[in-house]
Amino acid sequence: MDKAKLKIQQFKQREQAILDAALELLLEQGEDKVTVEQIADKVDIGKGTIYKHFTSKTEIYVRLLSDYENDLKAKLDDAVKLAEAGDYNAPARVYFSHSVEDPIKARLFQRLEEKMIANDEEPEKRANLEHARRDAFDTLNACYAKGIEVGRLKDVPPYFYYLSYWALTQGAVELYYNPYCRSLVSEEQFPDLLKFIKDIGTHIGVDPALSRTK
Amino acid sequence: MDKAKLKIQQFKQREQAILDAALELLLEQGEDKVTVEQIADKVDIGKGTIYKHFTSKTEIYVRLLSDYENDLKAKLDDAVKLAEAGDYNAPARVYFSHSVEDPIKARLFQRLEEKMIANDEEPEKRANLEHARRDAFDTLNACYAKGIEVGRLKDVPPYFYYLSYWALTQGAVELYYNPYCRSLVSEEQFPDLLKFIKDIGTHIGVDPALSRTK
Amino acid sequence: MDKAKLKIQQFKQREQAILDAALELLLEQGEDKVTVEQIADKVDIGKGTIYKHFTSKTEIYVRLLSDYENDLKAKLDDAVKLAEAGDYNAPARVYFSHSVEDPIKARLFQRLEEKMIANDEEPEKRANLEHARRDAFDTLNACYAKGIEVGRLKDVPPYFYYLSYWALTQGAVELYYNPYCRSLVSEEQFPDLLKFIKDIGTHIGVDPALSRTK
Amino acid sequence: MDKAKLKIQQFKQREQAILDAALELLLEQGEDKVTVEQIADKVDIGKGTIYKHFTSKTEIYVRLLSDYENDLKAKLDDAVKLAEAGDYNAPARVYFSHSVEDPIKARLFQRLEEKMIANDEEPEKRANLEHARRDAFDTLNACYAKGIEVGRLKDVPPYFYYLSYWALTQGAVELYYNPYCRSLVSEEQFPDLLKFIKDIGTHIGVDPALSRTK
DNA sequence: TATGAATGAGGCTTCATTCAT
DNA sequence: AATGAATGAAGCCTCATTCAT
Repeated sequence: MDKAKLKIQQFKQREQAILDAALELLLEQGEDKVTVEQIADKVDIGKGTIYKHFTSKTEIYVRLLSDYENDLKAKLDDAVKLAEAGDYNAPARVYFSHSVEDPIKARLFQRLEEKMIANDEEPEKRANLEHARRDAFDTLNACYAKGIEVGRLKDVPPYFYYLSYWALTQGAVELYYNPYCRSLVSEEQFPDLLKFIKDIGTHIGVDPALSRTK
Repeated sequence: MDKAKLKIQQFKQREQAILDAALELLLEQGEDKVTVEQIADKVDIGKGTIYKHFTSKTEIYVRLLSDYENDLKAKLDDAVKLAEAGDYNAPARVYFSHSVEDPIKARLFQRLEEKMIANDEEPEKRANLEHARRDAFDTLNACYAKGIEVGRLKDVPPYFYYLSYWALTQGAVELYYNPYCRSLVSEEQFPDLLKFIKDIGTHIGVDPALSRTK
Repeated sequence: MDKAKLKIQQFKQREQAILDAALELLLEQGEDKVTVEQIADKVDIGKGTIYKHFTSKTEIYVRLLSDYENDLKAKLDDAVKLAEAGDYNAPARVYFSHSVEDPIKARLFQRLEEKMIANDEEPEKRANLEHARRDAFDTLNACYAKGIEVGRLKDVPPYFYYLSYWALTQGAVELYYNPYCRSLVSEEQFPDLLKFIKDIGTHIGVDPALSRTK
Repeated sequence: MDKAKLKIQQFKQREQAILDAALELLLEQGEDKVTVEQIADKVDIGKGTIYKHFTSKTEIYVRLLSDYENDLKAKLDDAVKLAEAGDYNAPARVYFSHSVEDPIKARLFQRLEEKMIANDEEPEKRANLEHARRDAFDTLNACYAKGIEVGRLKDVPPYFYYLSYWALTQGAVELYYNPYCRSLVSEEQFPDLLKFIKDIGTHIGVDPALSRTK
């Protein structure tokens, strides 16, 4: 009985090992260069074994994305509680941090997904992603709707906020990778820059006139 | 004799045709999908001919990038003259126009260069780019430094401003191309969203307290 | 002690279950598409267990074929007794029933055997088949020889008749499975077509002139 | 100019060489065992070269089938002329001969197509086949319709004849390959058997009562 | 110089069989 | 005995680059 459980656990661990190896290689080498064989070699298993855990290379990537999104969702759920406790900006802050604190990863995932969509790979499995994201979307929407309701935010469709935020976040990530931009900012100064940008994000749409009323 | 000249000219034109075709295909299909054969077909020449002009597919891309940067450099040189003639904002304007007016191209080149760096391809040629960039940097910095000096902008390193702006712009482009985000916004509403984002950009770092003083 | 017997019985039952599952899958999906894993899943046992019963996937198929032929041989042996008791047509009837009543199975086994021959797999076991066949041959031949003798059938080698019949039957089966042919005939009309074909079979070699004399 | 023509001719010859090699290997080894590498090796070219001529292995097979069908169509067209000259059975005879004179090939193609359909490979390219076959179908239909009109044939849908014929032909082909059947007939006697079957085919549906009226 | 057929390394995936538990 | 995870050979296909004409 115990043996069976142990085996299942080992299997799951190996699955995670594959995901970890894949992610590490992707971060090291970029989205194009990673091969199934490399992943297998890194985990020190045979190529075929990969296909006991995942139906395709793409599925590995989808799974990576999924985990990333679920992670975000968990963080957002926490932030929602803070928002309910009065810190209205918490969800926005969390959302931004999620992407910006590890921009390499954020960008990697953005591109992986873009490529998957372009090639129309595994559309059903991507559906899960949409779901997790829709959740996050709803959560943020609710926050911003409330902000508008209390008159703290300008009255535009709530997702304008969310999408602007998304844009700013993506942009910050691209910034991190743009060779030119990076040549301008030293490693030590970069956090300050991000803080500056984050500040922009958290004040998106905050109507100075209205907020002063408070 | 004249025939020889004509031939040389045709050769150069063909080279440009290859570059044009490559760029067009890259913009249409993304960085990964373009093959040498496609380029040759588009120019209506043989695949082998491409290798009379360029030593490798990569070299075509390097050249594309180079031309793009040289174009910027030329524009900036012009702008510098205007600046000397009193239009201090000209360089900043030019720089933004360059990347913002055709953000899709900007995004493409960013990715191409990133890939070149990742593969450490043609490092000597990339060195040229740095120089032109440093030029632009200095000029733009001067503009924002003045804004800070007059108290219109918060006192952070001047390049924080234009990097933030760059980030927001890039982000809007990513937004435009992200199928998920696009599914949230109808075609008619998109201009409103862009206007909203543009507004954010316009107010980056503008200190409300200070600006009201004016 | 009893436990041991029970186990042995279970083992045999499982073996039969494997054979049944394999046959069912073969009939469903064709000879190429069935994998060992599918068979194991269908029986609800592990893949490895299959290899406790059979040394290879091929051996399963050999065994299937063997059982099929042994079944025929048993039926023919019964029929021979009936023939000895006066029902001279019994062997022919039985033989036709065997392949004609389940032509899909007949087709499958024909292909399996063909493949075995092509790969020269298990030649010893195939030797058994020949013997059973020769038996049937002799018996059927006798039936038709009598038909010729009485002048009801044209004077050709007797086996011409039953081979022609076999061909027509097989052909009808192929017809049923050929998507193109099926696209020409509606489901309702198909029985009429089969009747038409059956009619052809019924009159094979029947000499109109001679039969009218009767 | 001549050089160009020569090259084109060589290219076509190589294409034919690939088709020939593929067919030969298919006949030698059966539909399952042939690999692209084998074909390439036989023609003594690289694997990749195959893909300059055909987009996929399946396309080679489709092409083989196509050529086979076109060959049949040509023969049928000739036969139609004979039919118009009074030999009403010529098309049927020709159709039968086509399959039966080289039953190995006939069966190979039947199976290749069956497999292609089962796997839904290259459906567009298969469409051509349907076309050629529809032609043959129409031709035969017309013949049989005339036979019915003149009262020589029973009044059933004309394609009953065509399909019965097809069934008989297929059956004869299967006969040729059935190990059991083949063990009954010596190589020398086989042509007689085929003639016997062919005779069945040419008299399908001929109403003895009606034909005697003539 | 221009060509484009030929190449072959390299990538993804399948599946019969093995073997440690 | 039963399991099923692991294996790796083998298959198909792509495409940057070469080279003979």
